[in-house]
Amino acid sequence: MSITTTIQSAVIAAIEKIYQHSFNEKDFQVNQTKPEFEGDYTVVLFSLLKPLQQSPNALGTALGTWLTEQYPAVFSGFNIIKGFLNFTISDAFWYGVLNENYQNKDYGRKPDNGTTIVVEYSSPNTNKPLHLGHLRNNFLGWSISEILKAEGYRVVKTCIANDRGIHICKSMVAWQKFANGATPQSAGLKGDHFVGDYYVLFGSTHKKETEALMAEGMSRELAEKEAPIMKAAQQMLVDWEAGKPEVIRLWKMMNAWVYEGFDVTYKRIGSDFDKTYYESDTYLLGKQLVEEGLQKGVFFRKEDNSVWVDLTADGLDEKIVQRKDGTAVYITQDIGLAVEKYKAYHYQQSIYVVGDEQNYHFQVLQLICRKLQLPSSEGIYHLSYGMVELPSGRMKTREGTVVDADDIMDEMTKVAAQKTEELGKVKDFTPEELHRLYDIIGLGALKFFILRVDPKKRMIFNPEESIDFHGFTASFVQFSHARAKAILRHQKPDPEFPTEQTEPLLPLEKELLILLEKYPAIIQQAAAEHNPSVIVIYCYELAKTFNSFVTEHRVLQAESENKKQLRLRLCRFSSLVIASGMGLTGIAVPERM
RNA sequence: GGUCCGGUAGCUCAGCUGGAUAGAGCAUCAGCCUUCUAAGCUGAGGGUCAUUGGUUCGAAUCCAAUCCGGAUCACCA
Repeated sequence: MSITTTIQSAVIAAIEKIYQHSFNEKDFQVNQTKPEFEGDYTVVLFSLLKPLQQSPNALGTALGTWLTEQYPAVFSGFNIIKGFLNFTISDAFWYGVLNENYQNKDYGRKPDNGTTIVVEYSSPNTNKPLHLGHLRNNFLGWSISEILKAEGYRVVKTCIANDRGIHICKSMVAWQKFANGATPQSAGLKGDHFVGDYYVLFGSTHKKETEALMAEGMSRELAEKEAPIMKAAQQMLVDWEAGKPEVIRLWKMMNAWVYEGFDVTYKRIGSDFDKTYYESDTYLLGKQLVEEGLQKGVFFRKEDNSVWVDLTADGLDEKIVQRKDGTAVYITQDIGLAVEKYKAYHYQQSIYVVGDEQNYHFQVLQLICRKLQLPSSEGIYHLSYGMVELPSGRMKTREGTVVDADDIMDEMTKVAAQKTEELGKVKDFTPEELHRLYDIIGLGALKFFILRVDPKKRMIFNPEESIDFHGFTASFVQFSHARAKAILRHQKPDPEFPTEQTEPLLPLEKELLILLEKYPAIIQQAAAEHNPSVIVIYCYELAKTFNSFVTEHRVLQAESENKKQLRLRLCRFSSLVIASGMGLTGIAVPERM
């Protein structure tokens, strides 16, 4: 039980006993005491005064006295300032937290709770390489999965590859037209970049053709549709759906190139999936659901044979679920896939890590599933995240301002290498060890920079700031870990050393313990809010406090053997929690840097 | 126009299930390396929490309106 819940239940019990009045934990607040006041945790009394007909001082004194008498092992003192009842938590309690957990690698993790959560993330288009926006998606999806696992859930990481459709045909047509049989190997390019180049080439060719037609007097709208290369792409889509062998062959070949490229990137960023769905397999799912919806009267057919759902009563619009030619639209596929996933995993929750431009889509998706009374519907949760922008504004393909994922990672590791060499602390590392270290630092910096921001907010990615290794960064946290390990390399804590301690904790020692004690609650909060930034911010605070602690107090040359053992354990415990927390965000921590 | 999201220090962000004098980092300035890693530590300056009104003992936090920014309202995915 955490200290906060301990205090809550103790207060509830005390009031029950003294005033015969029952409250629950939501009726009053327990906060950490502000540094300018004496005490560690504070019970805010205001909300209790009226129901109990008590003055702040009377209630505070009664509670303070009762708790310190009943739980002397936890509460060692109290004071009342206005309506704030400040408790000092006994050193024995903090020693207990330390001694019970300082070697526990699973500290903060909950046991299996038997419920399954499906997380869908990444979900790339197979026509171009990943960019900065995809990185936010991947980091978030992976991290929230790990956080939920730590909280005791069984997590299934899934990915849907958007591997078919007009956008795929565009790069195929361009390759056919311009490549002369070139391959990633012959061009010396990573497969996804190679294919992406043809997607871009399609765009520029299409633009030229459109302008030529407009010069002949055609309207832009019509010219865009009539441009020969666009017509070729449309035809290729028809041929693909008809299963025309040479088109399928081309499609398979080009997708394979892209996957080869993706594999490299995924491996580097650490994304992994328990199950990958392919749109080419799933795009027909949901067709029978349209029938079902019609029978249930949830959907209706218009004169042109298209099928719709009326969501105006729910404050939304009418939404098409099947085209007049009988083909499925995006939303219908998603309904089908939701059913498919439910059949496979019987999830309690199904999280979709998708950008906030699709908020409306997911609102519609859940509403339709609910109307169809699908068991999958209630668990649908859209983990919506904001767009990643540059200081100059939105990334635009046309203006070439898209930050490529591979490029930015190369840049980060390069700068990490430069900085590391400048500092010259790891001159004895082998080339392999150095390479590994640069990756840890460079990628860590990138992940930290992106995950530190609340997912639902859109964020500005400033390449110069992201590459900084000072302050609120991964390097700072990693450095603190390496520092703890440096001390522990000299001497490890002695597990046999008696745990009964008499020396009072110094402020920084206690501050560290208060933070460390909070870690399980932090994981719980991050999981409940679907928000990895909670973990990131916590790790930073912990690292910061640890750095102050280490600067202020000698560990190996401590005042006494008691203090030395205490501090060695604090080093061990802190390094463990830092590694654990950073691990939940996919950021590795080095032994040395 | 409808719906949704955001607006906190020069910049990037915390704090938002109401609580004490609103916090970090960057940038600026001043100190600290014969002592366990200075990718560090200590300190200073910097705020009309978009605006106005309301609820409350108490509002950055809740409610309403307004202003500003963004997303979305496709037989695209």
